[in-house]
Amino acid sequence: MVTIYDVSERAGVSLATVSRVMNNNARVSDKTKAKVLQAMADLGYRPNAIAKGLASSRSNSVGVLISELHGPFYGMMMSAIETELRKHDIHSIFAAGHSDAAKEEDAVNFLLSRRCDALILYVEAVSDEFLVELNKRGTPIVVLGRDIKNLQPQCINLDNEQGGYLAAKYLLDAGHRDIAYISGPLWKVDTQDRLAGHRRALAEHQLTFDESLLIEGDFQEEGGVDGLNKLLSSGRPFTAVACGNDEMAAGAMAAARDAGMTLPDDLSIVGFDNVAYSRFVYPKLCTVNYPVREMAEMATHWVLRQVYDHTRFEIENTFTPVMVERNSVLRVQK
Amino acid sequence: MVTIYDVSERAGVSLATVSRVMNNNARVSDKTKAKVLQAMADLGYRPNAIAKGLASSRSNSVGVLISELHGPFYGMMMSAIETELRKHDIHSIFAAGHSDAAKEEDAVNFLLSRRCDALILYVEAVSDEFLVELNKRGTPIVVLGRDIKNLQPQCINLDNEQGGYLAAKYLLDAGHRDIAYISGPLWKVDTQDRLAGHRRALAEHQLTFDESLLIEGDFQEEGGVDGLNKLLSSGRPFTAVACGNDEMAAGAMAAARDAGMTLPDDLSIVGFDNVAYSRFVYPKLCTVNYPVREMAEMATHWVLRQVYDHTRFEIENTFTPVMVERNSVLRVQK
DNA sequence: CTTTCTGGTGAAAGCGCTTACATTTAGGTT
DNA sequence: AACCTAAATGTAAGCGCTTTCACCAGAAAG
Repeated sequence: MVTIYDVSERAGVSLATVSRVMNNNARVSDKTKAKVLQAMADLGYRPNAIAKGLASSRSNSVGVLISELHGPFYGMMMSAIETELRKHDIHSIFAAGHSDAAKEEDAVNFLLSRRCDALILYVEAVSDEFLVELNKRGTPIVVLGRDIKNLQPQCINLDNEQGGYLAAKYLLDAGHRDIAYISGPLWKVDTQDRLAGHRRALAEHQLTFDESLLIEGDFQEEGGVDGLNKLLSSGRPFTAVACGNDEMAAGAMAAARDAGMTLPDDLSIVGFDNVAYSRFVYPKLCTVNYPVREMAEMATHWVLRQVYDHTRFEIENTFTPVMVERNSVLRVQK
Repeated sequence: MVTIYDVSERAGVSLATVSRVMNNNARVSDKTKAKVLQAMADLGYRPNAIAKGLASSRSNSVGVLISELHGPFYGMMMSAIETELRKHDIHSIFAAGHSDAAKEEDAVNFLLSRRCDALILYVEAVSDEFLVELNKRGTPIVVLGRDIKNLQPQCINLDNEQGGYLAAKYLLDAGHRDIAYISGPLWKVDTQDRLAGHRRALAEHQLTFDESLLIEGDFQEEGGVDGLNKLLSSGRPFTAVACGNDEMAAGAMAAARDAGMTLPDDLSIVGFDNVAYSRFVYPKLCTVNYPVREMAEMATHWVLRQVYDHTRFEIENTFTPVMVERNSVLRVQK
């Protein structure tokens, strides 16, 4: 491997000078700069980012911790962050936390051990205190999809409660009264908030939520399948089902159809997230838009601003969901 | 940041000893080991992976280059690789090549500059020679989804031609004769191979492929939508359409329905890849299984074997696609 | 013609680890 | 008691860079 030393020798200058032209952060005469550049080209020199990081305690990389490396939601998040960072020549290092506290901490340690300049965290299992403590450890962090007291300015979040409210309201306005709910894992804050919004909408219509129409899912397609089957076999009547996310809505659709139902005639369904493929299921899914890309970009801007001094970026901490109307909900006549 | 030096001081031993207990690769008495461990715990020491990498020229990380960070196909690939590597305490660093030669080279350089111990590459735009040259540069590489002469043992690939053949044959066996094809970008090898298989199946049935029924897509849902619309507006009759991948098949389904068709009665559709959500579109998609997970794991095993000396792994270079029968194809009576 | 800058460059001390090699220590052997 | 051996530990030289500081021209100023 050719090093900066080889380059300096060939160019007939010192190590320091080579370093200077690499980073061009100091004045170097055009003549020597040319010599060095030439030597680099001749030798096919490529800087060692590791050594650079060690010497400068700046890695030019930011750690990104998400729950999974697959799925439309996280996929969009990763893409948005990577695209935005790469514009500024900063690299992303991704790690998966798998919605498990121990694994999330592990992943944080991994990212920290690689001396990321900052961390973008979408973590679900770890406690608020953990994050507050982590924040004190020196590496700047920004938290996605969570609201943490004492860390407000570093949190980028969606108003999930409002989202849940919108979805339920949409169903209510369409005339539905018997509304089932397939939620995400109940320990997750997102799940709780969305459900709370759902309840608020019902209350506004003087309706109480029938708890036997609540099924806990897993935010996966299969969870939607199981959820709908459970609802069906419970024998309780319902004309609509609100799902904790789009994947479960897709699963619920498949299950409903397997049970011989016609959609949306026999059952109306709403999702949450507005992932890319929600437009391609049948019927096209009515869902709540989760502006993941924008939020991921915002988190990235926070980092760009705080860590890399791009002060032109304005930070906005809370995003508002909106309802996306498509064809999966039937208007019922009163 | 607490360093190995702080630990050594507190434990009353030398740097070397601390290093030894960290890596436990040399004999250290139980007594001193305990002292060191205690000191580490007291200080909350976390090793600096960067420094470690520099000193040992081993980063314990492998670089993974894929085309996109989103999408069901790459999502599965990333997940599989990360899961497999993490079992052995090796980290993955992901980079996106965006199917563009310059960006792919960039990403390779990024991964190389971070001194990955090995590279797993799913690259589409870069030339075979580039990869052959890269291979000589010292860092072991394994290539996914490509067959390269002179690099055979390091290639893990699917028989795409056979996959294309199977999809077409499935349609033919169901009685279809007028079969349209929405392909991926034609410059991609995968696209060409699948199409070649498609042609072979037709030829076997003494049919020639009507070139006006071939539409070039982009492997995205939207490409499927556009593709089907173009086919429809061409006025040419067709009873089935084979798609270059599942995303386009989903798009084609949506477009067909928007055009007033009933599926699969008015149009049969097959996809390719068998991505997770293909079971959740309606009708459930008939598709060719691309064993991404297995292939990604195989690539990982190659690395584990070659670079990290886990000789127990057996390597298999070529995978065979199989047809997944579901409900998107109508059997027509002859 | 001396003084004062200042732009350009080099020397060398780290950054936090690993790892040959040297040294010490503690048990055997005879 | 002298000697040998192997295990345990320490010493110090890097790994490939950055960065402070010092230095030296030559230009500008007096």
